[in-house]
Amino acid sequence: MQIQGIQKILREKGLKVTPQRVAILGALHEMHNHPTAEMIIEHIRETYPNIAMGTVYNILETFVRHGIVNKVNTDEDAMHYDGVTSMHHHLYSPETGQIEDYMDEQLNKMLTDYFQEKNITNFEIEKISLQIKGKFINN
Amino acid sequence: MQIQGIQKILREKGLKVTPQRVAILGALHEMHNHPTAEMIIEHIRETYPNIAMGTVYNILETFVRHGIVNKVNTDEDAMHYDGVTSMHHHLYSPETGQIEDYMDEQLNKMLTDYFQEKNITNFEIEKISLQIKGKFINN
DNA sequence: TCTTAAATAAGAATTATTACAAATTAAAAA
DNA sequence: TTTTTAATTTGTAATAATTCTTATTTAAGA
Repeated sequence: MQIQGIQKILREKGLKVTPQRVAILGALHEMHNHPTAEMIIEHIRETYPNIAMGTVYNILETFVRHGIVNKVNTDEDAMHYDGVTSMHHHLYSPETGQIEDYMDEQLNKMLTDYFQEKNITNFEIEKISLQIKGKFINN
Repeated sequence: MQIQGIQKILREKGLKVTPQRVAILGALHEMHNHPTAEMIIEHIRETYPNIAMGTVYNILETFVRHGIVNKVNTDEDAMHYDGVTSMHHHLYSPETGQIEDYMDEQLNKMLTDYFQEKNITNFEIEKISLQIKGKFINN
């Protein structure tokens, strides 16, 4: 995505367009490896050397609040982040920490349909996602 | 579960039966609220006042490694733990932090069947679980 | 009962994240 | 374009969660 696209997303959410925000959202759209705050800092330091730690955490939290970034929680202590907000799932290896997107429209439909019929009392569903734990083979 | 049941689980895994381990696994089987290490300590302090922090973390990690306890990861920083290891899912409210078990045999079958057919290349599935995010109503 | 490898205690150290106050800046208004 | 102002960022300190380390204790087999 070009920088204009990033800026558009921020404006649509009523967020001020700052270089730090553009850099972080850009990084998340480039990276695709569900990075932690640390990994994002490392990535954007190349083009933006002086960004403050706290700013990264702060901006990520803002993005999550506005629904343009999702948290990806794993068995590790550090939080991972995801720039893809459309419905999808994750393959996750606790041994290596590797996380891969698992996109599957057929599965999405199956789950959405299932929960449309099934009525869970006392709970309003906002988002469902599958964590598929196991081992990556051949890498 | 009685204490003998707890001891049996530990022995079957080749783990030494210590009072600390019995207390922690017992607590997890009693609590059903997916407690953090802190919450477990608080709970067992009543009957076991002098347990060390580090011991709790250490024991929980051992239990997870032996598959008798699972980690439940949320958007929060502190890890949650679950004494129920059979296939089930979680309703989770990021706003309040509340986590409830969602048991559904029909869903389990649907998912298991689906992934039995569907062959994900390069990945060997060990466990699948759904995180259902949203809001608890009326409480 | 004795022995020993394994487990626990206590507290220090580390890591991830948040909080705070001062300085800066994006964007609206003039 | 300049000014204004509220929002944002910085830098650093503080906190929270977890891990590490070493000495001590203990469960369980011989």
